[in-house]
Amino acid sequence: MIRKSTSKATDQAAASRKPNLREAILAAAEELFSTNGFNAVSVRDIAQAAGANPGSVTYHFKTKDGLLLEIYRRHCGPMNRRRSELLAAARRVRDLQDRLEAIVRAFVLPAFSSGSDLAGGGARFTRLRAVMSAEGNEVARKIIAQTFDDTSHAFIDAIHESLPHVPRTEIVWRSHFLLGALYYTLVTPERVSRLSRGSADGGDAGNAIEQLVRATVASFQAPPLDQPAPARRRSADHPKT
Amino acid sequence: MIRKSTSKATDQAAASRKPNLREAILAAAEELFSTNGFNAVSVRDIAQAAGANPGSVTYHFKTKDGLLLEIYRRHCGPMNRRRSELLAAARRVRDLQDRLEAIVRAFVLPAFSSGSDLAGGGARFTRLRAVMSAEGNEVARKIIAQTFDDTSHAFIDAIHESLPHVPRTEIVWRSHFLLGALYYTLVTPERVSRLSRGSADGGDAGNAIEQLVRATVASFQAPPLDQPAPARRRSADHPKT
DNA sequence: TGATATTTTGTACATACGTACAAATAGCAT
DNA sequence: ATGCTATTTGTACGTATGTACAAAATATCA
Repeated sequence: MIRKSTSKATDQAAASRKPNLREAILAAAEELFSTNGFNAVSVRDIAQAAGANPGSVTYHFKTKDGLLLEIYRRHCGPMNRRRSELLAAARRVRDLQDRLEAIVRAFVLPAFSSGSDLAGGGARFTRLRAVMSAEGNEVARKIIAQTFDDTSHAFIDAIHESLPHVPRTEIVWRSHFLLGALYYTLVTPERVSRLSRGSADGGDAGNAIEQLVRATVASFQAPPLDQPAPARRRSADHPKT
Repeated sequence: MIRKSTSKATDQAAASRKPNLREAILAAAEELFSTNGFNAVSVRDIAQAAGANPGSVTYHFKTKDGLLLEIYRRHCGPMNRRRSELLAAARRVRDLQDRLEAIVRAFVLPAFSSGSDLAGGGARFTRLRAVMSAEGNEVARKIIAQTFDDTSHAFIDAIHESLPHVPRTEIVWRSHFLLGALYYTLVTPERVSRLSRGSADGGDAGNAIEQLVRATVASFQAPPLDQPAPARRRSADHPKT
């Protein structure tokens, strides 16, 4: 059950009455799942928000899990494609520092807006992934593992190339932190205010991206923990305070 | 409903049969909420994991929300206290670079293990906060707002003092990213493997902390976006591809 | 001890859930 | 129009949910 505004749902439903119910259901589910989590949203909630009958959801997607799966199917392809394009372009940047920044941007940008794709749902879909990740959703975990792993490796490789002195392990850690920061930024609504619909970088999403890129590039450039001194010196550095 | 292992729940229940049911319920709820989200876990799940009767949950905490509230009440105090102590110590570090690192460590450490407090639940509680934040849980949002805001401001002030040339806004952004990275690290179980019970920094939690501190310190030290103009050359960089 | 308060159990109720399915409707070729 | 398929509706079923509440068990203390 959802406690939010009762009026918005009907408005939204009225806005796009019946041109394509299937799409409306997908959009509504995406929005509701990404702001409330999977289990907090009922099939009836989704149907109502889409101006549809609960039965329609079963008809189009068979089960609630099937609906979630279809949302992922819809977005993963385009987003990965966009990322690959941007990454390829970034790889061609000569200056190593500039290249690193371009790579990070190539990773971050599609997460905020997947370009020309589905109703500016880039940020919404990323928010969804963040929530599903936090909830440990199995359906999401599986599809992400088999869809994003290749792309992730490509990014890590590219970053590693532009930072050869940093061990791969640490690059993995820092990419992990980047993803966490990205997720949290999109999940916390009062910070990146709305970014609403339309694929544009409207709102202060642009600023959020720049802040994230700047901070992340610096974090990648941090000296590695295990100093690659002559032999592998492994001193226990700082006192634990 | 939860699909996980059926055996573990009963084992755990048998382990601490009846010495303090109330505590057992709290611990079970913490564990289940933090790995599955709030709505995915039923009162019956919690009761079973704690070896208790569903009615006991109602008796001790009145409602499911009440149970969540009590979990927060239990942890917020000690964790904030620990953070304040570590922050105070960090502020006394002379060297600005070292001080920044100490401050970041003071923020991160209690999130992984709140010292001598409740059954090493530091990481577990942080994971819980991460999940509740992702799910937009209202109960959690309220109590966090009125409990953590002061501490957060103190940290931002301290960081600002050791980085006077970085505008406060950017420090806020970067703290935000830190929190996101921290949350995501604790939410993703295959990375920081288990850290299980016991307040010790066992497992590779220690490594995770060091990685996070190193990356975060560097991100704080990144040049701000709005250049105050001194040395740093900042051309209007790359084409947007 | 027995009385009294606290805790735990067992059960029951109303509601909300996911999904199935037959009936009704709309879309569209012929 | 007619027939046929795809979609949408309405409804119903079994189950799981949060919580209430009386009864039983246990602890506390004169």
